[in-house]
Amino acid sequence: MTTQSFNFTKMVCFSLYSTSNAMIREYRPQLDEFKLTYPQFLVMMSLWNKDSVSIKELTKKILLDAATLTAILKRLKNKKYIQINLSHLDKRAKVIKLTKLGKSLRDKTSHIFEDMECRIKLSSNEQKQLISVCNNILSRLT
Amino acid sequence: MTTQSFNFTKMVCFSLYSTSNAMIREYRPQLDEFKLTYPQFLVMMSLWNKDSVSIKELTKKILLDAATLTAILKRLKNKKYIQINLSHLDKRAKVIKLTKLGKSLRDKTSHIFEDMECRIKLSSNEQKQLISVCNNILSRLT
DNA sequence: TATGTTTGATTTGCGCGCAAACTAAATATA
DNA sequence: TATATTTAGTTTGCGCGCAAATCAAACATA
Repeated sequence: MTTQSFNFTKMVCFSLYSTSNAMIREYRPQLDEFKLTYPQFLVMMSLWNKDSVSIKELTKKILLDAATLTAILKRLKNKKYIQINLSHLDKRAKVIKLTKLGKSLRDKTSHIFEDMECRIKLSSNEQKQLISVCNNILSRLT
Repeated sequence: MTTQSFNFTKMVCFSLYSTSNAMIREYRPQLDEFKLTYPQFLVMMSLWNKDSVSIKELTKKILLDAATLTAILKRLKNKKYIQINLSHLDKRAKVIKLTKLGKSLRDKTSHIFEDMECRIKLSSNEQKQLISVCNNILSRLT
């Protein structure tokens, strides 16, 4: 019985973990200019797509839990990028709405996304493969 | 000029981020039994591979910075899984060493890794693709 | 209509990740 | 040998991620 050794470079989870960390690290300086973190940027992108949504809706899109989002949204509100109002239809729910300032960030930050895709230099085939395998994993874990 | 919409399911970084989060979430209940978190588990695996290493060496293997590792190592020490000693050759450096208890976890946790690979049900081709693309990204960001 | 259950969101507590500033030891240079 | 620079690691501070406990509104059921 041989003592098997752990090869980090061949582990799916470690690959995902370290690559995700590295990409978010890479985004940081660019997002700093707009006082955004990567998770905050995800929320903003989601709202640029569809405004006036509940926290519940956001959890489904960004795949983070409500506790995490509550905190992120509070910071976006402090920066005047969003408003957080009570829903009239369901008084338990909140309605998250972009401010004018929040909307204005859309165009200003649009280059960041392209810069990053450019910097990691993936072929369109590699992109598709990676995203497809990730979606396979996600679908089996939820 | 059309207002382009953001498709989260087609973004490399978001795929990596949410899939990594999901996998670490999935590991949690199994690792809880051994009072380990995923990053702590990575440190243990690294030490099972090669014991008595410096923090600097660990940062290179696990791709986390020294500040993060300092904190993780302190917790592993509190659990009596490792010892942290001063290096004799270089008094700035520390030597991280497994305890008997730490070594004993290796066999006890060996099923966790296989369980997970099994649960995400990737073909060996998918695994290779994902790891290869991740390595491509990592090599371009460092 | 009263009671029990579910649901949307918040709070608390803990463990990361990492930038920035710092300390002390080692190394390089004058 | 004195001084400057680099290097290994720590501390501080902030923003996640998430489990667990909590709260109030909504819904279901008797």
